[in-house]
Amino acid sequence: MARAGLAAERVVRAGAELADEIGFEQVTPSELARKLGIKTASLYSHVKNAHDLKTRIALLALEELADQASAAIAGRAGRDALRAFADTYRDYAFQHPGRFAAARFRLDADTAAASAGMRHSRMMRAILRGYELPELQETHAVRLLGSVFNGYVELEMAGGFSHSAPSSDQSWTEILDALDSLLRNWPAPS
Amino acid sequence: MARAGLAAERVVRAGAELADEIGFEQVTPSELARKLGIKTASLYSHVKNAHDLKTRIALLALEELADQASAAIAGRAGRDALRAFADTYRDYAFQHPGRFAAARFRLDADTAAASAGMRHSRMMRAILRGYELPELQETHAVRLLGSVFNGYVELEMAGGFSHSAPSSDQSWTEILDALDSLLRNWPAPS
DNA sequence: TAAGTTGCCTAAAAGCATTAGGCAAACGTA
DNA sequence: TACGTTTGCCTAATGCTTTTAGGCAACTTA
Repeated sequence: MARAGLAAERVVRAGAELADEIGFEQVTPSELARKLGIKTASLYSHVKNAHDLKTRIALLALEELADQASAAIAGRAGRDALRAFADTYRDYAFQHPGRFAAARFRLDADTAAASAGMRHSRMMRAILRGYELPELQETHAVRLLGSVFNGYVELEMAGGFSHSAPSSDQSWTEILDALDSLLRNWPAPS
Repeated sequence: MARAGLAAERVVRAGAELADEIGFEQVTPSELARKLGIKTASLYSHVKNAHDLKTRIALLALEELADQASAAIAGRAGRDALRAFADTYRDYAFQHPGRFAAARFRLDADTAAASAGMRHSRMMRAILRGYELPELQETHAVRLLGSVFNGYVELEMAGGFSHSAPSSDQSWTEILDALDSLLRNWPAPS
């Protein structure tokens, strides 16, 4: 018997590709069915509904991103690790804009808890270990880094930095240096 | 004659309220018509289509936010101004989640150029003047601040920081202090 | 080969966005 | 005060979309 779940995964993977082609927002059952050459109703044997489809694409993207980031920081520490991790995010966003948008899809609490999202924060903590911050500050720093990475890439992809000097690449490098410097000189708690 | 545009503005304002009630994504012509007690088709005399409706709500939110931020930083400088500006963003997001989401709606280049988005970056530059960064670094810093504010509030609203210590309020304060410290000790360009 | 599963199908209900054409009331003007 | 114009709504209709239900042929496994 062709195992259940296998086909569903192929469908989700096609959904991820579609997201990169037309944008995550535009991924709908009907559009995906069109891409797969089947009737829209047939999708519903693989996926519960439109929201479920998007959730599964999000989970796929989150995992892919975690895999790449994990590979990128292996064997690195401090500034190098920070840079490698951050670049992984940014590169992934440009290579797979639809998947990256999917990774930012708002999951309900349970799904999020079971997602690769946790791997992401664990990796950030691993990087921060090289900076020897007190534990409380480390959490603040994780939150700061997450905010910057997500925020920067989102603004950049929205075209916020495109028609003005200096180049976005330059700002990115400069900002990562600044963050590295900040992490080595984190101010005492107020 | 009842001036054209007046009614359209009332419609958009109702759309903004609706966004806060049910979420910006869920604001559609049919839903808004329901709220206004008119037929869906009637909306199309005030608004070109669904995308136009969302764009107008976005512009409204952007302006509102700029007004509040401008009032908040008046008479302040340095750390105080930074804090006031940042808090305005965060408070606005919590008081008007739908409008805030609208403010992040991706506008096409022309519309964005004519929007209050420019006021936002001008205000950030005004704040940064208090830190006396070289001009190039100032642009990098503007981009960093924009990334952090947007990124942090988005993650926070997505529930990213809710079920773990320390509290999000604490991280926010700590992160703003860290940014203030960073701006006063921005590393030399690499 | 028999039984069960899978992956697709058609059919149909309900809802949405959008266009077209119409009508009554409000308005500024002569 | 009567007139033409504008406004703000309406109904009707088209062609999408999501989702549920029921069916059928092919393939898998025992």
